[in-house]
Amino acid sequence: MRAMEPTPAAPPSLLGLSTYLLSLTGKTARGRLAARLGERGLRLWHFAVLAALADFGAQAQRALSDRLGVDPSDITKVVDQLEAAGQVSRARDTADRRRVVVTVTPAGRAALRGLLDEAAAVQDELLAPLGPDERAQLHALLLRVFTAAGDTRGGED
Amino acid sequence: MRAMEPTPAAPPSLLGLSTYLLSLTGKTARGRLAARLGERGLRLWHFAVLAALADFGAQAQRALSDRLGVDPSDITKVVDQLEAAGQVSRARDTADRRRVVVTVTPAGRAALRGLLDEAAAVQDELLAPLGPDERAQLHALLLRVFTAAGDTRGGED
DNA sequence: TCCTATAGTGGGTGCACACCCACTATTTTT
DNA sequence: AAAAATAGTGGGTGTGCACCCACTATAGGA
Repeated sequence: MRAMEPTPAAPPSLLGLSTYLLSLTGKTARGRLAARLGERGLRLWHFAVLAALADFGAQAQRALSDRLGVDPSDITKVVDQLEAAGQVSRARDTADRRRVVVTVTPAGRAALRGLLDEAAAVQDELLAPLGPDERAQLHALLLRVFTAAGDTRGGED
Repeated sequence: MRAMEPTPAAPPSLLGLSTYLLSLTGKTARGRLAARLGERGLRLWHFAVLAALADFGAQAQRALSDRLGVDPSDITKVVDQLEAAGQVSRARDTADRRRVVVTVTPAGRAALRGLLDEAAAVQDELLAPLGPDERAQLHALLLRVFTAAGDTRGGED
């Protein structure tokens, strides 16, 4: 993944589209973050799962799947790897033995901290041209857009 | 591509990362745009190529490839399809017969207008929660980030 | 003229991602 | 107790994307 730079000299008509800018800067962000995570053998979903566990506490895989909007079977795989890395542990829910409760281990928390640092670094790099309050502004705007996009049905069929 | 909604309820630690928001909203933007283009049998690169031709005039594929940062062989394929759709035409450069000069046809321009409309619609939908000046603000910020990201070497090896 | 570089083309590869289905274990409903 | 729903697992699929290589035609420099 060498030259994942956005585009050398994009056509003005496209630069006028926020959609386009969003799509490309998003891709860059994702790419850089993924590259960093990759160095640790992780992917974005691992990050998301660790964060979800840290934020919301131990929970069943189904809950993770719902929360993150990922297919249950994919959650299984992600948890498999996190478990293999010693960052989470699985335990049968004694109340409902169908459920598997996933918990972050201390190692997992440490890893998460590392990942958050990486993310911050990427962010620093990516948002370099912006001052502190501009970054805050951007963040606030993105947050609103993101939140709304979550429940606004876009390309419903 | 049914449920490409961002994430039902993302973990706060991630929502605090602009990188994450950028990555996800970007993905949403890209996804919705791609869905629309898909209805017309096109992809994002077709859009980009048409726009580049409209903005910068007829040019050799190599120029397109350089400008858009796409592999020359991929440009060939995109132009193949655009040509088949009657939206661009190829012609050997008489000065340098290695070159193939690509030109937008009137049909291509019309198609591009349609695509720009689609993009605007997506944007309207996605940026619904923002007012006009907030959108402008977001656009300006993104543009700066995007421009800088273009030549800032990110994950250089 | 010979050699090297460049433009375009065709074909193919590996990866990440989103999905989907079949199956087992367990719980809930009737 | 039987039937239906749910949680997790394993395996597999299709798509889009970025990338790379080999080859031909043409151009340009020594």
